Amino acid sequence: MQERVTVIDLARRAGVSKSTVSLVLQGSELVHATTREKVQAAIRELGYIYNRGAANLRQHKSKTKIVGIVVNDLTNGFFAELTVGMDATVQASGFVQFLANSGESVDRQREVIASMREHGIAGLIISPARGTEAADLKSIVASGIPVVLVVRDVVGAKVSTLLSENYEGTRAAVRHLVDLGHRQIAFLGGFSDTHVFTERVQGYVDGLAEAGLERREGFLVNAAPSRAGGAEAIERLLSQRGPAATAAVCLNDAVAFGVFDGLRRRRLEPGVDFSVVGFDDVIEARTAVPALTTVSVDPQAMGQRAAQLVLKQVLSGRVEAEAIRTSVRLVVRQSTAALVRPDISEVTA
Amino acid sequence: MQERVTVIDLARRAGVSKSTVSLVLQGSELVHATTREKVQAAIRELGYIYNRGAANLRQHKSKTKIVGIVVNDLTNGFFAELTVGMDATVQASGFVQFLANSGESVDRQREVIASMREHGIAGLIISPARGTEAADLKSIVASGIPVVLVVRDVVGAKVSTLLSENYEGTRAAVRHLVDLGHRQIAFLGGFSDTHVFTERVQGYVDGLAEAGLERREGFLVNAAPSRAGGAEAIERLLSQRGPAATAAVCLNDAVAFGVFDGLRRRRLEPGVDFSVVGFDDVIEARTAVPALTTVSVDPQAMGQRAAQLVLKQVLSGRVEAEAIRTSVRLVVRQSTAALVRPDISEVTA
DNA sequence: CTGTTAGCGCCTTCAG
DNA sequence: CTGAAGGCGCTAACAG
Repeated sequence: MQERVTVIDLARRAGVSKSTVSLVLQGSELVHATTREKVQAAIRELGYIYNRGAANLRQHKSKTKIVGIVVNDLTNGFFAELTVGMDATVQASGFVQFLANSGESVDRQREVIASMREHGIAGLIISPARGTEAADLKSIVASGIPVVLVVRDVVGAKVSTLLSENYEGTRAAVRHLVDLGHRQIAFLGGFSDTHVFTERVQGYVDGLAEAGLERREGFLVNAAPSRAGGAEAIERLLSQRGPAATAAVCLNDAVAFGVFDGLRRRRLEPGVDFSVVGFDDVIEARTAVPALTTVSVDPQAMGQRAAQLVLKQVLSGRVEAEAIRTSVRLVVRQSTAALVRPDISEVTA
Repeated sequence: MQERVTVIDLARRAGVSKSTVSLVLQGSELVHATTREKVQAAIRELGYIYNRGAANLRQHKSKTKIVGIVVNDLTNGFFAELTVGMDATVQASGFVQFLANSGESVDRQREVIASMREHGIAGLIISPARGTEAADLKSIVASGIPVVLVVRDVVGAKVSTLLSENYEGTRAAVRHLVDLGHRQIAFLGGFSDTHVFTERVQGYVDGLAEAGLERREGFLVNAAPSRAGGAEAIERLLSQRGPAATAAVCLNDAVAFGVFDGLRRRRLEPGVDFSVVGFDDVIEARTAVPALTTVSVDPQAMGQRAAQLVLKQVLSGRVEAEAIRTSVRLVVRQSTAALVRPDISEVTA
């Protein structure tokens, strides 16, 4: 347990003054090379560790080199990858990160943010827990600390946001299904009260139009954006009279899983008898469901972009007062469902 | 962008002195309830944020409430879970954590540790990158900061270590194979120069003895603890004369994957024709290999224990000078291979 | 180019 | 129970 080595020890050892040492520490060119070398030797010999806390206290524009990262569920592979992407960028910029897992608890989230602020963060990236409100972010935003929201939005929060490209994603999904030979494509799940729903449905509508397909009213089925909602939606869809749908784009993967449940109840094999594409929001156990084609983002890339976004604001000292919608590249992860049975309409009779 | 509010602002607002405010901040009972309430009102009204950096600078026994966590590969689900376990414990103790992903790079690892020390960590938990040496940890250990090694050991490092229970694990593996009906069980991979190997082989030997099985010399095959080594080992094993092995315990999962490669080359179906149990060290793509039974630890539980270990040392101010071997509970994750063909010996002819 | 002086925001005596 | 003074390790101005 050695005593703390300070600039004074360094100064004494090198035979110079504190300020000279300080200049060396900051890599100033104002110090003679010989002197600098002496100081650096002292640093090595004494095992000196720079104390950023103290430095920071003194510096007038005291921006720390710490960013806070709060993630809603780190056990989820998606968010783990997201974190890795952030980590790489943060590290490369000479910053370190506080990381906390909120586990979908807004209480824990509030606590960790408070704690991080006490420790002094220069910026915050947060993938908010379900139920997070703009009010939860108000204080930190008011303090002038740049905040970036990833993956999930918080309505009314005046901060930068990094979300997936909803419109393009659904369009790509529709195109994918059309390429597989589908002509009767439904859109399942969600209600028109959310921004996400609106964007995705618009992509669906335009995707159909581009493929020269007619849009059928009954093919847009509103339902809760949950597994239960998905089961309900597919049930309603397949009970309709008229031409039967052979494929569906789901609002998200939770809905898609529900659709699978419903299909199986009807003795249909998902991915074979009926193609499903889900937006990758909930991102649970994807790998366990190979029949589900998902519209997803590259989590590491997304993490990197999020980190770049905060760091840019931190370094420039300008926080973006207005909300920014930054889109990310979408990738269709799987393409099963190439085996759709042409006679599927019989089954739905 | 509001100005920083300090204890002085608080004092002015509440009409008391700085020191009174300070006492309130520390939850001291020496302050009259009325006064305390006034101060707390000021805190709320002014949006005061406690500055731990400053507090820490002043406090003589300046232990921060920050622990550093360095993980070798966060994209690996195992380590993500491990991190979550640490996070939970760290958070619950009112600490925050710096997290860094070394990505198996000792250089990055060194950099992030240095960075964390500058920022002031009270303790460090590290799952070291491959190639980490005791020398890499020497400086931080000398400084009196508690260091805990998880998952992987670093030879010669005089720090607390949290590794899996090698002996018990192999014994359990052998028992598992015996329960499946195997009588000819081999041990593949590794050389007797490592502690891990010795422990695991001992478990194998004792496991056989407990089952009343004879130990055959040829069934202990030394080979590099790698995928290539595994392939080589199974090749050598199956080329032997005498009773053929029907199952094997592998030094680790890398070896097990190599064994799979070798089996497939011989047109054997792993998990059906030949049972394999691997120790879960490398932990790559486990989920993609359902035929592999692994001896694994519960990553979250391990993370929690690791965090408890550092925190105990941090809070007590006593770093454990001697290396501690703390074992963890082992779980057999899968039990495939119940279908071992009785006629497997023919195949090896 | 180097040394001196004065704090950053907070906590600790030590008197009142 | 409260106020005044000093200093943690560092950097910002100044002088030299």
